[in-house]
Amino acid sequence: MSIKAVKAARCCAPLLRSRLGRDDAEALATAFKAIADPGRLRLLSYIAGQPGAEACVCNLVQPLGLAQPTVSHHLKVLTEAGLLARERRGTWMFYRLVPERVEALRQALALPSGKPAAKRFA
Amino acid sequence: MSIKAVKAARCCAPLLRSRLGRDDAEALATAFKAIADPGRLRLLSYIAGQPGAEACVCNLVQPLGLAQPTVSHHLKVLTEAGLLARERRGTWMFYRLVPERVEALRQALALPSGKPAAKRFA
DNA sequence: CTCCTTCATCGACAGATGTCGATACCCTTG
DNA sequence: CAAGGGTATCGACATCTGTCGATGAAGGAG
Repeated sequence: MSIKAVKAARCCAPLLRSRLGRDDAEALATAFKAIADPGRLRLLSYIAGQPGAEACVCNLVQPLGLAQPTVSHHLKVLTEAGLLARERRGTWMFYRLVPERVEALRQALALPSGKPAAKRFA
Repeated sequence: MSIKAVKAARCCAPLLRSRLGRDDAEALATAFKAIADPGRLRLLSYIAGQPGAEACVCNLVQPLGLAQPTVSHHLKVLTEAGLLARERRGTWMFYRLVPERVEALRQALALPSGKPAAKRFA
């Protein structure tokens, strides 16, 4: 018994600091699922490497080597995860990296002590 | 055409620094898939919170609220991903967090500039 | 050796996920 | 309005994944 149902809202509870509740775990898992795909990782990587950390869909389909609907699907998943932001620019659709979100996910993996080596004396 | 087939070996190529190749993306995705599950996140969280960052399986099944075979399965996935290390101790099996691996995954999400706001002058 | 406890593996199943062709939507251009 | 290019949605499919009951393997107690 424990009142762990304190809602977390955002995705990024401190994974390794406090015991993760069911809801927090669910939210965090959803966020990590978004980046747990080769195609989506390459999309993020490619977009991050562009000037302004943004790219047009038309410039993403070919390098990825996936069909256009598939790329569109992955972009949607990343956008819904808050990792990308959409913006229409005339005929084209641009996707921009949301660094804050990436950073938030990164922070979720921060270790308790901050040091790579676990201290053990207990 | 591009000679991107430079093998990456470990899991953690710099996602957001250079354009991710197919193999690197595959490896990174596999690593993130390992933590992209609520049950496994809670396992990591719980183990990290124990003294010495280790725990016996017998102490993990009940808090997780999953069947023992399911917990065993998740522990296997995490171990194969290098995030946990097994050690038999008499009758019991202990799983210990591997902080270096967690840190490596964390680093893969490091932003190019290090600052949350993407700098753009390219 | 036999029984019991602890954990891993196996087999099966439902549900989620990645993929793509076909098609619909939106915007610009003429 | 009509035509065309760029992108999202839909429908279908094969595959992967999480889950659990049943069973097997490993070790300690008697």
